Amino acid sequence: MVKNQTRKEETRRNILDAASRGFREKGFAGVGVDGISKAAQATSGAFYAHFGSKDGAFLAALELGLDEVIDGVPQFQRDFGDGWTDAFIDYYLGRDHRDDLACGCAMTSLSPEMSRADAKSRALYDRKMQTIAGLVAKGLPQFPADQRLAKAWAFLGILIGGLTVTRALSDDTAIDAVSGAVKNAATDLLRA
Amino acid sequence: MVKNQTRKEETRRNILDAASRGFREKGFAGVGVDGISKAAQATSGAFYAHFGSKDGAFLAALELGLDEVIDGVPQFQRDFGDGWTDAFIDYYLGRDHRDDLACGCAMTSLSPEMSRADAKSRALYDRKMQTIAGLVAKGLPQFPADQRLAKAWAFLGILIGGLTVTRALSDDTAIDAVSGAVKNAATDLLRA
DNA sequence: TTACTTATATAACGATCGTTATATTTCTTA
DNA sequence: TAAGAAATATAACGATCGTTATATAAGTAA
Repeated sequence: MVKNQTRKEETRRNILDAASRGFREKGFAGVGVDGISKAAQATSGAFYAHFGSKDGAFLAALELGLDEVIDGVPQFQRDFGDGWTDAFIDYYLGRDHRDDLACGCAMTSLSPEMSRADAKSRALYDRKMQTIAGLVAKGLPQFPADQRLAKAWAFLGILIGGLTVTRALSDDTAIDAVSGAVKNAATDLLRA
Repeated sequence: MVKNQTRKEETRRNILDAASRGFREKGFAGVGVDGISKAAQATSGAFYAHFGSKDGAFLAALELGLDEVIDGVPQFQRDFGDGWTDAFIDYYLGRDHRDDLACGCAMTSLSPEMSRADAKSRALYDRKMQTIAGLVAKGLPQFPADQRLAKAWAFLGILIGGLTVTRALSDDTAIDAVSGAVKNAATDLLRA
């Protein structure tokens, strides 16, 4: 039974990863169950055995994606200490992250999908985003405690908006102008 | 011939409006040609006669949507003078605009679609967005001329990101917290 | 092995996808 | 009013959509 279980979890993980990439890159409506399953080297049979529905897979992919942020933020805080926000800004608006649609931050790729998502996904998004904002707020000791959460929300907002616009643009000069401007604005926002 | 022409333009306009609403609300992949045509009280035959393809209709809807911004920004500047940015912030992050997915600002609803759009739409987006940023920059005389465009891009970024997040959230308390925080950040950004 | 459970694959459902070709309607002009 | 052109409607194409039901394969336990 053990060997079968690990194989099962492997299939599930493959499908979940493919769903996560597909939804981020092409949006919920832009990718199909068959396409996800094929990308995972599996079939729609396995897809439905594991996730029950396309909405179910989206819910799982959303949770996976936002948990990456929930894990990532404290990691930045540990790795970079006081300067963690600068490092985070550079990463978030940097070229690698901008070009990696499929594996980039779920906040930017999936937030625009939420208004069309089902109730369970929307509720999960609410909870996870509040957790993320709270974690960011913890890393802003330069502000009085009662201002940190607001700064955190604004910080997330400008990063998400900036990344969205730079990804939407094609011209490299314009992209650099926007990402530079947004980086400066995000930095200034967090100056006490 | 005259009457037929106005009828033709009316049909075109109805389909374009329906496409504009559909793409903003449901995304490019989330709405179909038949659905758009039906919403316009027309048929797919008229749709293809006027726009040639779904991509063609998206291009036209994108142009229409960004032109609304290109018209709207100078209007705010004329109507509100020096305080135009405050009025714009209040409008952009206000409840009415947030709740109006179908008719809200195309920058927020369509930017996330651009990375999947065809070359012509992407090129149009680039041109129109640079026009918009230039118009915003003109309305920021409190900054030296060489800083205005950067401030304008950051301003657009935070508004787009803020609106995206508040639209994605369901909980009213969280929505108010985010929109308030983003409003403050946008205001502070434009302080000389 | 033999029976049984579980995980995955296959096949098919009706519906809708974007698109094309053709039919029909509507209007203009002679 | 008859003929012609233009605008729109209808019907159909193969492909894919999300989902279900069933078949096959791979595992464990006797």
